[in-house]
Amino acid sequence: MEKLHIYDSLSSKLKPFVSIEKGKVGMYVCGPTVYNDVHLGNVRTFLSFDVIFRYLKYLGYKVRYVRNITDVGHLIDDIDEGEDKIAVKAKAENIEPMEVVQRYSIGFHDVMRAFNALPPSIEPTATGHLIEQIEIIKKLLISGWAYESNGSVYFDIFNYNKNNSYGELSGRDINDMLHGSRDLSGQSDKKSPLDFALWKKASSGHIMRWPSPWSNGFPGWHLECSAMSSKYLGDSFDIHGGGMDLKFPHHECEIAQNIGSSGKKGANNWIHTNMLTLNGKRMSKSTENTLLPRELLSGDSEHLTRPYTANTARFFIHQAHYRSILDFSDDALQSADKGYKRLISSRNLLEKRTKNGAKKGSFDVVKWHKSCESAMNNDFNSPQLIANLFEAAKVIQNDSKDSGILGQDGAILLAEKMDLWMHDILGLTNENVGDSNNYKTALKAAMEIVFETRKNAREKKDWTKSDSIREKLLDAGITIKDGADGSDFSIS
RNA sequence: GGUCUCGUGGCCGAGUGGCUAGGCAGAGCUCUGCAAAAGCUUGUACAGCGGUUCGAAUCCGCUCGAGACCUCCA
Repeated sequence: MEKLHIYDSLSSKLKPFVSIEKGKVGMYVCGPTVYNDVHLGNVRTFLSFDVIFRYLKYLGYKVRYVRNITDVGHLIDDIDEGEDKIAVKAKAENIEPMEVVQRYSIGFHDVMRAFNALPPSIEPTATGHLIEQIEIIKKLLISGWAYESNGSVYFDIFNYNKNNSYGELSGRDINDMLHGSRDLSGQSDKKSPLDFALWKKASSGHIMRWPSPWSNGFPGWHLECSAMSSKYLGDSFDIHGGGMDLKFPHHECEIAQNIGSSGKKGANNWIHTNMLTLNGKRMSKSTENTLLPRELLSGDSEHLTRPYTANTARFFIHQAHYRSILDFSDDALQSADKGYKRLISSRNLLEKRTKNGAKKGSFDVVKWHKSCESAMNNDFNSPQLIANLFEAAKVIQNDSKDSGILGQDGAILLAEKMDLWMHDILGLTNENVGDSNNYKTALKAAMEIVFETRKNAREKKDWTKSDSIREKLLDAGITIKDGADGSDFSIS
């Protein structure tokens, strides 16, 4: 595709992307509720948006990427007596709710850093935007979209539904929902079970509470995103994203709040990322069917036979499209790991091609690069991009025997473009040769000396010596590969 | 029960009304002191049954199966 197209889950259509303000993109993504460790399913979503963020920047957009942290208001369930997730954790561990928030916010950031995700432009918290949330409630009350009941404020779905369609994002009919919902008569302040809380009056034992015109209480979960997205991106912005599971009710409620307070729906494009499953079932904190990033990195899990790097996991995740369900398994990780390593070693082979042989080659790097762009323009199709990278790997491998394919110019350009796609867009780092450049250079120099010694031994047919060097290095995690044009190494 | 999505070769996973996805694994060959790596070649695929069409894995219908949401979750 020539131009970027994005699948909009509100209209269920692939739409050409046109930003509201030329050259700028406003993107809001629902972040984590920091009451627990993030698991790999959460990570998948944020990595999907990380690639989207990176690609939009690559296209030249100035992107304002807002990803919130939910630190209040997310209740265990939707009945009136539901408790705040963070408060429950605080009570269980006998600490302040804000200690819970602090601990898991730091944990979340550590994980994001480990997976090489770029930080968002703004990372606002719900508790930091109570005034904005209260202002929205005031507006909704004045215009009649909300009502107060015993110190709590609820959004009036029936009133809203007269001129709007609550449920259009998730494809639901209000009557069906009513039919299937629990009967709350007599035990709720709500007029209808479909109504959702904008402000909740705190019960006597509730720790997290703030003053408001209606009661000492706390905001409803859905409100923060409306408040923060409109504050930082305006009433209409380009992209709103989140996991599929947030479609209903969270994003549905957000749309209702947005229309109620500003007349606008919020985002022009809704992007929903699909679930990461484990054993065919969705990863979920509540059912404990999860795999934590630290378990992946240490290999300490019943689901794994060995540890995997963050890079391998990233590669695995981006090998599937963000809108597809992806099933996590040790086998799948293992094959991703092998493929990824092969890609890296092919890329590293290019260094040799940039200095020797013909100047020009027959392979059209520019055309190849266009096809990578085309893949990403088609709703951020990272699996197709990766397939392209493997095409390039094949070309590089062939070229090491026939230097007329790439040529020096082609090799230099291809190296640049491969780095662009692998590092800048997919966020993969070249862990194979160490993290710092100093380390990389030093190791390479040391290996040259080892190769020299070994070459001498091999020329004298001293196989005992050359093999023992190779075996000892293998024990240390360094694999030697002897080729026609010299030796090379990789780190496992 | 309601709403929706999906069902691709041994496994993972793109795509699409007629043109090789790709990765991993398997087989054969080449290279090679051995090894590793790499290259080349190679295979049974689009759940089943009908329909639309010159042509469908791709569109429509039905059946079977799986999953998600409908209560908190990215």
